[in-house]
Amino acid sequence: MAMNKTILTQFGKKVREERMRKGISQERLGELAKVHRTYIGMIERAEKNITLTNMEKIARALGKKVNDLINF
Amino acid sequence: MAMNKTILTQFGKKVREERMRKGISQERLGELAKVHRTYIGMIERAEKNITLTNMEKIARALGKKVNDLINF
DNA sequence: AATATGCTAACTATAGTATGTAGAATCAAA
DNA sequence: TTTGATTCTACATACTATAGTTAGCATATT
Repeated sequence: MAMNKTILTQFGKKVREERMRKGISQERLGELAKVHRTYIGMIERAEKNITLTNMEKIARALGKKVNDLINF
Repeated sequence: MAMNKTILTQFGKKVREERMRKGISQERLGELAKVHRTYIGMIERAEKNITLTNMEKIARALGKKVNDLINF
C-alpha cells in the first residue's frame, strides 16, 4: 500500500480505543458491524484503506458518528 | 454497489458545494488532489465508495479537514 | 481448556485510473 | 440573435490496483 498511512493509523487507534471502552472483542465488534473478525484487526492495525461505508458500519456498531472516529 | 449510499451522497454533495464555493472545475480539483478528473465526478455523484486516504486528499485540495466533509 | 489477537495467504469484489463521446453552459464576435 | 469556439460535466466502457472476505495457524492471556 503506497500511501500516507497516518490517517489510517489514527482511525485504527480510535476504533481500538472505542472498542476497548465498550469492553468488547474484535470478534464481537465484527458481528455488530457485520464485517469479519480479522478485518477489524486489520483496520485497527492500519493495514487496510477503509471505505466510507465501512467506516459508517463500524462507527454505528460502536455507537458513534463517523466524525467521532476522525477527530483530527 | 449493494450498499447504503446515503453517506456517499452526502459526502459527494459536500465536495461539490465546497468545490463550487472555491469556483474551480472538477478537472482543477482533480489536479490539486492528484486524482483523475472523472473520479471527482464519480464521487460527487456518489458512484464510488471512496477510501479514507482519498477523502483526505480531496479535503486537503479543498482546504478543509475530512471532518468538514462529513458533518452528519 | 477457552478466549482474544496477530499474521499469512488466497480469493472475490470493487475502488481507482483512464479514454472517448456527447451534451449543456458560457462567452465573444458578427 | 445565432454561430462558433471553449469549457465543463455526465456517462459508457475497460483496465489495474487494492479493499474486503475468509480459513488456518501461532501466540498469549485468563
